[in-house]
Amino acid sequence: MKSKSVSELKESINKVEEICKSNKLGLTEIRKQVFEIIVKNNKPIKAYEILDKISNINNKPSHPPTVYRAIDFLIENGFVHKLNSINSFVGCFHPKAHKECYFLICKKCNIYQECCDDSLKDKISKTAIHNNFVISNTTLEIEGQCLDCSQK
Amino acid sequence: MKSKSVSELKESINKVEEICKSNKLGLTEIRKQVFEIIVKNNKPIKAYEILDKISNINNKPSHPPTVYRAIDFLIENGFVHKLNSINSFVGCFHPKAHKECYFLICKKCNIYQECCDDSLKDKISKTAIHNNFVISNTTLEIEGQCLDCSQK
DNA sequence: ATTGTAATGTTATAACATAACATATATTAT
DNA sequence: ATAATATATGTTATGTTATAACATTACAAT
Repeated sequence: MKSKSVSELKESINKVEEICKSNKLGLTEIRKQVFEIIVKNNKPIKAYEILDKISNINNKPSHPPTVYRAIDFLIENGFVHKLNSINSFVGCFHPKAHKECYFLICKKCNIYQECCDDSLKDKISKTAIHNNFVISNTTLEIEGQCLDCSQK
Repeated sequence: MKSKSVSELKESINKVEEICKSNKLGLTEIRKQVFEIIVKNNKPIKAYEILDKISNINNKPSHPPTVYRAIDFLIENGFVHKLNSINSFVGCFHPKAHKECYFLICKKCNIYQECCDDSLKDKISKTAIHNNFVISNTTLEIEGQCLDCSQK
């Protein structure tokens, strides 16, 4: 994911605030902080990195459950994704199609790209239907090298 | 993955032995034991469960590195998959198309199903090409409920 | 005021994985 | 056959990721 401008960041934070307001979701200070840390990072970030940053911001040590709870809230509500293949977290910029996202993750520079592709999604759900399987969550993560890194 | 018969198990173990022989891969006792434990399990199995079983089989405590090394060998050579979404391992029954497998994982009963679908694979590689991305590894894991569980 | 509920704080530990170095075993070259 | 090399395993310790369990706070509803 290429680096985002300040205004883009504010926009995505505003969007989350709006969604929480209209859906009566408690966007507490910590949850907001965790979301901001994740989206500002531009690269997938690990839970314990978030922990360090939260501790710094608030000038007092935070603990893992605090961070994991906030992450859980953000994932449940479609604001954040977990990348299972690298145990890291990224912001979601397609909250409406949250379940249909997939990811290209560069192993070298750690940059990632979030994609949405309806026909891919269709194919996957057809597979599921064909196997009488009810999908609750799909992990589609493609690891490799981005253009820049593969040319080096 | 539905339970496999003794002869199916033997067959898949034989296949691995053949491949190792013809490719001069050292299929040591431990690696073979780990592979057998994984394929006999029918469900995704965790590293520390394998550790317990290995320790029992050999009547002496084994240690995590032993298991993880064997797993690494088996994954590298296409005999085993890691399911990143549940930190578990399964045998691969399509060693030739090892990179194109994907998985349906039932959250309730833990049964899984390994699928191969060329057109899905094509779609994914087209996405990658379109994004100038060189794939090294793809994780496609679909969590949900199998037919039996969703009817309960 | 009291109870309910949602969130957070805190301590401890569970679960997953690897680094580092020693030892053993197999392979190859001489 | 023997030394040199490479490959695999044993062992200890520790690093990393994640959650259980219970206490406390904050604030709303009765």
